[in-house]
Amino acid sequence: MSIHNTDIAAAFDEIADLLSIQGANAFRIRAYRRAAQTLRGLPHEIAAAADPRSYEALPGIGEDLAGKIAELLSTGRLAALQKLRREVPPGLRDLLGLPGLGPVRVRALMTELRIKTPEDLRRALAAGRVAGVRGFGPAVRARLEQALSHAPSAAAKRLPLAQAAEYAEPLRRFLAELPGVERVEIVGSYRRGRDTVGDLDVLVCAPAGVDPMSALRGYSDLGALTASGATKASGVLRNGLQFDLRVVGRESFGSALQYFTGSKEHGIRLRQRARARGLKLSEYGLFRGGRRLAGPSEQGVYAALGLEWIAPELREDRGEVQAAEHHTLPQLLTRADIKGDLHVHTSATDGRDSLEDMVAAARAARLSYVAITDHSKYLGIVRGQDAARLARQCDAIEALNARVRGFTVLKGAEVDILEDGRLALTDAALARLDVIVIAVHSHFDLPEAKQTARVLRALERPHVTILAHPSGRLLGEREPYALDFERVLAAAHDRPCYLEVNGQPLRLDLDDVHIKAAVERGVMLSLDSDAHSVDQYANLDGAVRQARRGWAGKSDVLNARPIAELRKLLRATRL
DNA sequence: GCCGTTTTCGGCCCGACTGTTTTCAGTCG
Repeated sequence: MSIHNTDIAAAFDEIADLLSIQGANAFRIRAYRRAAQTLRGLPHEIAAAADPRSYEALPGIGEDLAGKIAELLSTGRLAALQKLRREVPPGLRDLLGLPGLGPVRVRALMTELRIKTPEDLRRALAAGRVAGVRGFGPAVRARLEQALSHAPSAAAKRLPLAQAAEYAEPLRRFLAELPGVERVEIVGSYRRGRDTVGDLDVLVCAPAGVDPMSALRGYSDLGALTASGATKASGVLRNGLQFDLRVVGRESFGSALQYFTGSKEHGIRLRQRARARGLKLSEYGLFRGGRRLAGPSEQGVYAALGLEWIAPELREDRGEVQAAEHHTLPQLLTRADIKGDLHVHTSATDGRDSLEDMVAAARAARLSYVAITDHSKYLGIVRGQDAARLARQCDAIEALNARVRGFTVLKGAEVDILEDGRLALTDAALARLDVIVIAVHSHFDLPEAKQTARVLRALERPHVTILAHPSGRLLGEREPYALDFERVLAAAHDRPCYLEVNGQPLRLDLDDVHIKAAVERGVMLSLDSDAHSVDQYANLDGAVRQARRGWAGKSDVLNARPIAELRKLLRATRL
């Protein structure tokens, strides 16, 4: 059982929570959180690093935390965490998650009422015992009673970006049409293009005197306003999605855009930078004393700090600030760079639309080639094709290709990787194809060693182009399967073959961190829609967004090549 | 606990809103 970066990060976050309940020094607590953040963003598994001394080179990790990482990796446990767990009752950490409860109030509940779990708190509230505790006025108690009476988590769940967009865009339009409002941007993780969104952050540019807050009360999709001041409001939409809204003037719009786009860690990095130069950066602008040096435009803020403008997708404190300083930011991929799509289904298997319609739609999506990759026949896959049907589809594609001009249809298949690593079609059946996409669609719960061996074995087959949706995750529904990604990366690099960035809204697989690892390793990507109908080429937008978050440029992407170059690269994948 | 073109010690990002206070602490983002 290997220990991943996310496991170490979770341990550090737990230490931070427990320390905060104990009332430890706030900066010490922050150090643990910052280290956890660093670990989550690392493009490689720290367990694979040869020398534990190298941990200290990571931002926010010094001698002590490097030692704790080494301890966790070598022994599987952390003495400091185990000690804290003995000292702090386990339910208190759950209390921290309740609205209005931070470490101070949680501690007050414990010392004054011996409350150790959410259930203790619910009973104490019902019995009226909480009223006497300092910091628990009627409003705080009401919020807690409300939170404890509801089934937990349903509203707190992060929403896939595409779903969030269905609520964000109408809200944006509503606000933009209000009289006096000059600009509206959805910021936060939405603007950074994260795969999921926890809440909507909305920034409104309006001159003083314009009051979007009162108009907001009339928004048809509004559930409730939970806070509303002169420049800031918080609330929840009817579907349970939380939002925060801020109003600023034109002179501050750029700095506010920067500030509320985040990430939090990126923002802290910039404000530290400002401070080191004797400046102060806030949502209102960049100031030297009382004088505003920047604020109206986001570019201006970055420039005044000696930085190139940083694309929102990169703002995760994963080295982008340093790169912006040294002019080494990547030239990020754009949708216009994508020349074709190498993973597309038709009504021959589980797609909705015909071969002809899918090809026409690909042209309409300004692509110049598409690979038809219907499923292989295998347990659980709807109407998968056997070798004979695949051969007939190849004939149809060749006939179609002879008719179309300025566009290429490639012959392909999405072939199942069986439990033992064999493929669901024979090498002979695959030999005629241009593009062979292989994928895991079953036995997701194999132990890591077996799952890794299975994928590696499949990658040894002579005809393999792309490993599709390599982690197997489905956002909010299925966790990634256990896989030693470092070894898969190495195999893909040596073979070579391509790793997919699948653009389906619930897949977005690979994720940003693994994309960055692939890019740094020199493993190329294939950005695919996995379209099952003519309208799903739009999935490519999501794949591009995700690839940008992984620092990918045009040269890192197989299907950013024109058809002639593509064919050359495809041939090089055959063993 | 981390870190250094202010520093190996003494700092550590910044501001809004709320509720409970009587001038501000706690929470949140």
